[in-house]
Amino acid sequence: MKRGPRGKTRYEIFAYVKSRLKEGNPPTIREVQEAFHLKSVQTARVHLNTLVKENKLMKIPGIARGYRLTKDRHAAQATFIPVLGNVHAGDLNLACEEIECYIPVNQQHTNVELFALRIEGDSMIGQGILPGDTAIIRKQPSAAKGDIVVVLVEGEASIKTYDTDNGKIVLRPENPKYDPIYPDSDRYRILGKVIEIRRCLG
Amino acid sequence: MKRGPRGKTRYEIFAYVKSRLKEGNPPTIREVQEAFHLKSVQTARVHLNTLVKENKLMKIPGIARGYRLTKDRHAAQATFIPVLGNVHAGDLNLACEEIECYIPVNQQHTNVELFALRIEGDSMIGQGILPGDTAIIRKQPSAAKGDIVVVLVEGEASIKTYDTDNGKIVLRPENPKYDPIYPDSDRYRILGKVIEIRRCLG
DNA sequence: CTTTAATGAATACAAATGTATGCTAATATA
DNA sequence: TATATTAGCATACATTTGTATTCATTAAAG
Repeated sequence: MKRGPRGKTRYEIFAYVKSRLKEGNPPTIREVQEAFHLKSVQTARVHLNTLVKENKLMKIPGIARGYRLTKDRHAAQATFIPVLGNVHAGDLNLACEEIECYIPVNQQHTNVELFALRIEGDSMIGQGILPGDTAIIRKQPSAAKGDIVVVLVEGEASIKTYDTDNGKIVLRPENPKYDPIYPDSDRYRILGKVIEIRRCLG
Repeated sequence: MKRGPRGKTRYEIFAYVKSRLKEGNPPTIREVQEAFHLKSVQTARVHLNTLVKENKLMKIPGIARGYRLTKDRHAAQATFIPVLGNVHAGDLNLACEEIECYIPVNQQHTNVELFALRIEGDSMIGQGILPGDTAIIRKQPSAAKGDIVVVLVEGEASIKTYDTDNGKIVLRPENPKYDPIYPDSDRYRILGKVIEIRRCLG
């Protein structure tokens, strides 16, 4: 291969490896070699090892396809959670038909089950939650005073602020147009807590 | 290895491979073998190939570490974008020191540059944008009527609704407490457009 | 222009890894 | 209990892939 200015090929190789790693498909040295039409494996290998020295890549020696991004470039892992178009009353099992799409969340909460719902109506507008917003919900059967929760009352799922008034449960909409609900303790069920709101604009 | 009930080991192997693939680290057959204390490579290989037959995995034959998740399990790719704590006036170069953290976004917009800002103040409360929210911004030098934009006026970056009034630019806060700005055309610069708002609760 | 260090190549070898065949024994089912 | 199917093992071999050595050439720097 014709020789380019110093570092240029290596820079391009880095971009190539990075994209390969992002798609979960770590390349072999020879694949890098072929991708850049280098006539020798060693050329590719020297470039990759230089990238390791520059701390742009790291390497697990000996094993096949052992080049990785440096730890601090990883940032974090993302998980995809399903956005449910509508909540069927009763059970909240994530049947595939109800899944609108998937959105990425930061994977700190490893073992908790998350899902998302599309907000309908303006009942929470006082908390800046608008119709069309996406609410990310952590499944849990209980809540603390002040939490915004997804709650099932009379077979109907909705989003309310969970509050208590003299030991009695209050489910409070955040809109003066609507009245708070004082459900009997066996007439409601908390499905989860809203931990994040997302809104896409234009 | 002692034999378990049918399919159990395979189910566990699938989970193992899945997690390996998620972290971008595809396993070899022998690594699967060792992870499950199987005494023969072939045992692991048969399990993996069965998972392929069951359409839970796919395989690139011949190459090392060639097992992948089936396409439809991929869902989508996520990219991480930086959240900037504060915008330095003038240039919006993402110096590392200003980066608070990274958040995941759906990677549809491959070639556009995204970043995120923490919202300060209540000037956009009328649009349900509260202090502490995270705004995701697409870098762009212009905007359309009605877009919510990050704009630099007098060396100060802020978020406003972009509007026009008889051909003159209006930068409108969404809060009656604040007045709209009518900047001279050479006294402001659009840094980007807000394409998403996120708010973390509790 | 001269020197130096980086780039690229040719080749060989060793280790990692995928593949194949034949066998034993446990599980599930009738 | 008898039988078919599945799980697991042992071993051998082929291919892929990482590693090492040596040399030629050119871009960059003084």
